[in-house]
Amino acid sequence: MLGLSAGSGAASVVVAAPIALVDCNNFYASCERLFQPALRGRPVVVLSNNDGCVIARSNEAKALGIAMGEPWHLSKQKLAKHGVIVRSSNYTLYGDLSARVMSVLGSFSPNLEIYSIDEAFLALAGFEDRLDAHARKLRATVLAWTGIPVSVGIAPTKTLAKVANRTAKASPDSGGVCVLMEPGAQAAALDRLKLTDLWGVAGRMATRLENLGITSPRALRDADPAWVRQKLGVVMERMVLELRGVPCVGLTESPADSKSLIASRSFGRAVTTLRELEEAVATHVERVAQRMRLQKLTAGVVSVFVNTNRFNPRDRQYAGSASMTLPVSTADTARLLHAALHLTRKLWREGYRYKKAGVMLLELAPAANVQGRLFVPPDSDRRMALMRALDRLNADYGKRAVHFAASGIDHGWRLRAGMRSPRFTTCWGELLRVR
DNA sequence: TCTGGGGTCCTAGGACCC
DNA sequence: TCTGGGGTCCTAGGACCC
Repeated sequence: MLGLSAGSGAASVVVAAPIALVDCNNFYASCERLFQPALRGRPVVVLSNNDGCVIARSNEAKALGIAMGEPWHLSKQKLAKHGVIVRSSNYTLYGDLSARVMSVLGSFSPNLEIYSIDEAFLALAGFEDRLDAHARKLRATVLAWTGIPVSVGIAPTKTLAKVANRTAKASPDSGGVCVLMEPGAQAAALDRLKLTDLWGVAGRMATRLENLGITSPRALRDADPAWVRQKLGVVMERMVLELRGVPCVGLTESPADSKSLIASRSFGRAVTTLRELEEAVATHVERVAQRMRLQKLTAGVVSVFVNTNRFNPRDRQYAGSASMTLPVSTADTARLLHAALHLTRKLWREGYRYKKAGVMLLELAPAANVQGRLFVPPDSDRRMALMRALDRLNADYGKRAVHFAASGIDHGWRLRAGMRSPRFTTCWGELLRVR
């Protein structure tokens, strides 16, 4: 733990190693421009799936007051009047360009965390004496090699690197680079932001903070971490420390396995029958199960959710979700489908106008199942047999969620057991008499 | 008529276990 | 027979991110 306790003087401050946040400017709009240079200098917006709402805007479009998430059908005429060029999204293209950008970034630091399709954190330990020059070179190289403009923010913590990046974007004469390694510069940058500009603070949390008398990022930084933890929880406590330059959120360089996968869609029109809802859920199961198999994972839990149209105040509102633990973690579409349809019927309420449905797979575990034979004496206690089996797997394969099937058919018993939770705190199973 | 989709982490409260 | 209290698990939902 790097030392900066509340109220300590500057002398005790240990400055953490610099972290850069590199963020592509207006990424989707920049991608569209790259392949259609005529779009340069003109306002461009990119729309979400089904052309529902605006999800990316060029600087020119932002200057026209077009908001993020603006529903297209409400602003169509305004966009046309200003000559805004509208594009449907093309995620294959964006994914490809993202990979090129990330590969260039990898040559500027061996320690890289790809945070999203258009952002990455880079550890810059060892570059302390030339952070600004390094960042400018990085920026110029990405632009030259990929055509995508990026902004670079550098600070001792991820949260402050986000602040620095935002500052770089907001200052026209920054050249797209902002270094905030000094507390004085950090305070000045914080004073130009609202609470909701911080990474991890949105409307609800901002309201709660204001109700507690914290009305600015600077005030949050200077609040007592213990008090913040008691009032708002551990996440906000970490935020206070991060704003003070104490790293609480590390760099995660290799992407972990997915913890959940979702397939969901809004309906083009309101759905009012169980039959239609089941059809939608079935197609979502197909898609999400396929993606899961591509990642060589199996699911231990299936969850289904349905929503009415939250934007229509005249509709009676209903949002429901339900989940089911599967007897054995599986990637088998038929079994997942069976569970998902059961859940759909459970959630179904007559008389609502459904607008969205989705399927979520949880408790994902590697598909390379551990299988083996297990001797189970016919008179053994079923629960103890399971526990012993789980303990043995725990010892053999480490703290990794696995499931297995083992048999002792010669002795007239067959054991099937599964487990979830990386800590092996629960298990289930069945012990069947085979003959 | 028409308002995205895919994620992560945390927590409240009840059930359950010993 | 004692029926408390701590710990854990589960479900559902909240909040946030890009």
